[in-house]
Amino acid sequence: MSSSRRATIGDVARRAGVSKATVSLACSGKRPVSEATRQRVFEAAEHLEWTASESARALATSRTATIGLVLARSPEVISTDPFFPRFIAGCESVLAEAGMGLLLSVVATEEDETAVYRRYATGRVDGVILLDVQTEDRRPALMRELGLPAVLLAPSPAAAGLDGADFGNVRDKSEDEGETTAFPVVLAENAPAIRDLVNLLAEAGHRRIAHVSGPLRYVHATERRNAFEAAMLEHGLDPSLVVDGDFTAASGRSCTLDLLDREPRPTAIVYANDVMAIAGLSLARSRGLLIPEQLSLTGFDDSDLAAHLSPGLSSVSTRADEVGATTARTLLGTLAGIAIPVTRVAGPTVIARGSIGPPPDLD
Amino acid sequence: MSSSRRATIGDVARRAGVSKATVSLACSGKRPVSEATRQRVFEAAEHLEWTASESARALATSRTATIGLVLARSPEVISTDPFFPRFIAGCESVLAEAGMGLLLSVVATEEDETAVYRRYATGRVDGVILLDVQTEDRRPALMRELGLPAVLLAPSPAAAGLDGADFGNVRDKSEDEGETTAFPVVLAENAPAIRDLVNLLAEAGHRRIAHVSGPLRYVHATERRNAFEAAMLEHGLDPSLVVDGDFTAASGRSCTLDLLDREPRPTAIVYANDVMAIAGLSLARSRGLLIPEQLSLTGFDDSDLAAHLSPGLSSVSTRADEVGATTARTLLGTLAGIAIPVTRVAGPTVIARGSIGPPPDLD
DNA sequence: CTGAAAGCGCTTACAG
DNA sequence: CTGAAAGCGCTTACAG
Repeated sequence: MSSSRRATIGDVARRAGVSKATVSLACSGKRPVSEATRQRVFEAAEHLEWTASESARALATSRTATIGLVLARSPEVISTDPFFPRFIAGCESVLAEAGMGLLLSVVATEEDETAVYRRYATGRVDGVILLDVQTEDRRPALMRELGLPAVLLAPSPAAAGLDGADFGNVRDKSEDEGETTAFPVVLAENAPAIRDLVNLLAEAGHRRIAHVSGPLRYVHATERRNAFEAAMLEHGLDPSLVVDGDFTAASGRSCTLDLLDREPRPTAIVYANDVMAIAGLSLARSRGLLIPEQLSLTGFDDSDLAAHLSPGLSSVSTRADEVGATTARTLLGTLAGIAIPVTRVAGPTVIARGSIGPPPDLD
Repeated sequence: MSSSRRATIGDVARRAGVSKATVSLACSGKRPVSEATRQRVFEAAEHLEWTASESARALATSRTATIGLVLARSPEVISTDPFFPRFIAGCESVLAEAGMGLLLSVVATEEDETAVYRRYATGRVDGVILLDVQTEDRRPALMRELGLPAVLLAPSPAAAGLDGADFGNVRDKSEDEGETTAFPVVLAENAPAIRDLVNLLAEAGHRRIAHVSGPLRYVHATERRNAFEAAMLEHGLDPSLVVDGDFTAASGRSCTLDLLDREPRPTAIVYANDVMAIAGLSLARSRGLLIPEQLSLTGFDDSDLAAHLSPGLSSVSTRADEVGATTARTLLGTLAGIAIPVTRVAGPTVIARGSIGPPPDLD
C-alpha cells in the first residue's frame, strides 16, 4: 500500500540526500549541478513520481503558466464557426510544448466579459489573447488597467491601431523604462483574399456581384466588406450590392432571399463566411437555381463541409491553426520580455471549387 | 501615481486595522465577523482593489478552482461538431457562477492525451470531465491512478459501465471509508431519439431506411447504430443497411455515394450527425434527387445550419448546453463531497423539418 | 468575535 | 557546486 499523499520537493530532497534548492535547480536547469547529484535527484523524483506542484510554483514565481482566451460570440456563431476550434488547437500545440495551459471562457454579455478578465487578473493567467477586435474595442484599455499582457489578432494594420487610428492600442511611454506599452499584434490580412475572389468572379465575366457581410462591429467583417467594395471599383463594377449579415445560417438565408429578389438579381454572391454561404446555396437551389450555372457563390473559412458539398463551395482558407500557433508564440515571447510589435502571418488563400462558374446569359 | 504593486491581504488588514485572518474570514464568510469589522474590511479591500490571489489560495487550500477538459478528436470533427462549443458554454455558465475556471486542451494523439492528464494532476485542476467515452476507455483507470476526480458523460447506462460491464468504471471499496470509487455519470441517452426518427420514417411509409454511423469506437456512435437496428427490427424492417462513417463531411459524402448506388436504393437515410447529413443531402441533390420527394434525410446535433437549409434538415437536439451545465454541476458536487452516482438529463429530442417526407412510389 | 502563528510547496537570492 | 533561510500570499486550526 503506497502512501496516498503526493510527494513534495522535500521528500525528493531527503531521498536524494540534497537540499530542496538543489532539487529545484537540478530539475529546472537554471544553474549547473554536478552530474552525480543530478542523477540522484532524478532517480528520487522518478521513484516518488514527483513533479513540482504548479500552485506552489505559481505562488513562488508569480507565474501561472496559463494564458486566457475569452470567446464573446453568440451561441449560434460559436457552435458553427470553424475558426475558433482550429485557432485553439493551434495555440495548444505551442502552449503544450512550453508547458503552459489555456484557460477558456465563453461569455454572453459585455458585463460577464469584463468580470472574466478581472478574475483572470487575480493571478489566474499570465496573459491573454484578444480575438475579434471591434472598432471601438474596450479590451486594450481594460488589459492595461488590469496589467494583463495581451496580444491582438487583427485583420489589418489599421484594425490594430497601427496606422495612428486609436482604439486603445496607442503607444505611450512607460515612465520607468521609456518603452512602448502598445500590445503586440499578429496580423492576418483578410483583404487580399477577398480581392482575389472578386477578381476570379469578374474575370469569369460576372458584373453583378453581391456581398453578404458579417456584423460590422468586428473589424474583420468591415475589412472584408471594404475589400469587396474596393475590388469591385477596381473592375469598374457597382460595389453597392452589399447586405449585412451576422455570420449565422439564419442571416445567410435571409440575406440571400433579399438578394435573389432584386431585379436584376446578382449572378454571384461573396459571403463573409461559409455558414452563410451554405445556407444561401441551399436556398438558391431550392428556388430552382442551378449552381454554378445560374449563380456563383463563395464562402470564407474553408470549413470541413465546403470541400465536400456538391458542388464544392469555393472558400478562403484562413489557416486558423497556424494563426493560433503564431499568436500563442507571440504571447509567450511577450511574457518572456521579447515583444515583437507586429508579426505578419501568411494571409488567407482562396480555394476555388465548383460553386464558381461563368455567369448565365441574362440579357 | 498609484503604486504599481498589487495589494495583498496584508495591505488590506493593515488599512482595516485587523488581522489577515479576519480579512480572509470576512470575505469568505466562513466564520461570523462583526458587522463593523466587515464594513471596514470591505471598504479597505475596495479601496485597494484587492481580490485574493488565486495562486496563493490554491497553495493554501490545495484547490485550484479549475476543472479540466480535453478534446481528443480529429481537427475536422472538432472544427465542425457543434456539441463541443455548446457543451463548453453550458459548463462555463455554472463554473463562472462558482468562481471556477475551465482549462481546455485539444490533443492529437493518445500519448499527448495522457501527458495532458498527468500535467493536470500536478496541481493544475481539481477534477476533469470525460467526454466521448470509448468502448475500452483507458481514462477512468488513468484518473484513478492520478487521483483525479472525474465525471463521465455517457449515452447509456451500459456505456457508463453501470450494468456490470467493466470499462474501468468499476465499483470497489476504498479501504478507509467503504465508499464506492466509481465515477459519477451524467446520462444523456441517445437511443430514444434515434428510435423516434425511425418511427417517423417508418410511419411515413419508408421501408428501406439506411444508417450512416459515427466511428464505432465511441459508445455514443455505437448506441445510435444499435438503436437504429433495434428500431428497424421493431418495424419488421431490414436493419442491415448500415455504413460506417466517421462524423466528417468527407465520410458523409462517400457513405451517401455508396448508399445511392445500391439497388434498390434506400428511400431514407438516418445520419449519426448533421455534417454528414448535409454533405449527403448536397450530394443527393447534385445527383438530381428531389428532397424529400425522392429521398428523406435526418441528422443529429441540430447544428445552426440544419434549421436554415432549404428544405430544413430534420435533426436531433442534444441540448448540449444543458448537458454541459449538468455535467459541470455534477463535478462540482463531487468535489464538494456530494457524489451523485447517476444523473439523467433530458434526452435529445427529434426536430422534424422539410427533409422528411413520404417515400417515392418506387415499384 | 478576533489575533498570532504555522503551514501550503515551491523558488531564489545569499553565503560558503 | 551546494545548503540554510526567507519569502511568495493566502487559509485555518488554535487560543483567547
